[in-house]
Amino acid sequence: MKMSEGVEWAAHVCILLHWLQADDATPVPAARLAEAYDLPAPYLVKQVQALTRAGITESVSGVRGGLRLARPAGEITLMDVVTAVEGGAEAFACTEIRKQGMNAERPASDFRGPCGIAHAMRQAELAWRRHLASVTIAALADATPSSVPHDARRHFSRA
Amino acid sequence: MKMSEGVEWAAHVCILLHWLQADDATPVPAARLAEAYDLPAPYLVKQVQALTRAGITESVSGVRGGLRLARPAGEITLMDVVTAVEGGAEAFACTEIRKQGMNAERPASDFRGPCGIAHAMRQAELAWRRHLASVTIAALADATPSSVPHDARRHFSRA
DNA sequence: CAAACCTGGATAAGTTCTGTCCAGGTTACG
DNA sequence: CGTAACCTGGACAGAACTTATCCAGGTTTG
Ligand code: SF4
Ligand code: SF4
Repeated sequence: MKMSEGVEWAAHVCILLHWLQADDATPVPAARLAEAYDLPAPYLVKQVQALTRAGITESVSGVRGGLRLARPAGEITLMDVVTAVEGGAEAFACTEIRKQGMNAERPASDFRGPCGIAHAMRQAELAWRRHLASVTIAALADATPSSVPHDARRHFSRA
Repeated sequence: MKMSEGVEWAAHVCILLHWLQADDATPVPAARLAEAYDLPAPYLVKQVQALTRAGITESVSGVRGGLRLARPAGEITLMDVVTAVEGGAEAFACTEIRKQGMNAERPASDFRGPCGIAHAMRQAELAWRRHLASVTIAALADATPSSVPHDARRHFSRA
């Protein structure tokens, strides 16, 4: 029950891209993003590749290329970022142990449909997902004191 | 974002104990529980030890000892079982990367309080926990076709 | 064509999960 | 009392996943 560290990185990257794109939408090289948060560049690249594959970011090849958000930050949710980085698999993976051991000879018809455990786990996870889906990158960015994004823009312009 | 397999085992063990204790409350040896679901006995023991430490089950030492539920199944929730087995740590572990890199020289006062990301993650996880806390072992047991618990009792009595 | 940038795959190190084992301790029962 | 059934905790492999690095392409600018 541990979320990968890449989620935090990816979320920050999205927010940062949103700030930097206030005016124009020139792409930002992944190496610069890594440097901005002092992260291992090659690994961060792997994570943003996942974002790109998920359609959250767009990549531009070639000189002066880089990354930019593929859609407005208001249409990107934390849920999108989490699923992009972590994969969409459910946290609770049922292995159907009820069919083993003492119940091995029981007819399959006794086990049609998911049992209560699996169902409850799925519902709980849905509640979690719904909550994450209600938070957009734009909302997170707006909740930050304005000096931070301002300095971020300055940091990226001089260089 | 993956839940340990032990959670499924532990949940089944709790339900099974509840069924077997319909009348009396004689403890059940862990080895028998493992056999009932065809699980590796030594490892299952590890998981139920976690249940015992969390006060969900009680263990009885000595000959004819074993495990029993420490309180009525209606007062044991899925949340209890999950935290017992998985530990109470939060899924999203913030590493405060916002303080690194370009913001390294920013005064600590700019970062007081958790940021939006950490807050949203915490809220989502709370929603998940609340949902799990609303499901009791008794409710799960009741939702199973009655032939299954009946056979379970038979399976454990002859032997 | 060179330099800056991305992509994907291979690979290694580190950590967690899964599973086993053993040396104690406790109780029932003959 | 001694043995057998049962639990506990810790130590220890092996598998699996996470984290991190590297390299051989491909694309675009100038
Ligand atoms: S009873 Fe439920 S949790 Fe258990 S194995 Fe079957 S589906 Fe999975
Ligand atoms: S900004 Fe939020 S998510 Fe990022 S490091 Fe700080 S507290 Fe963690």
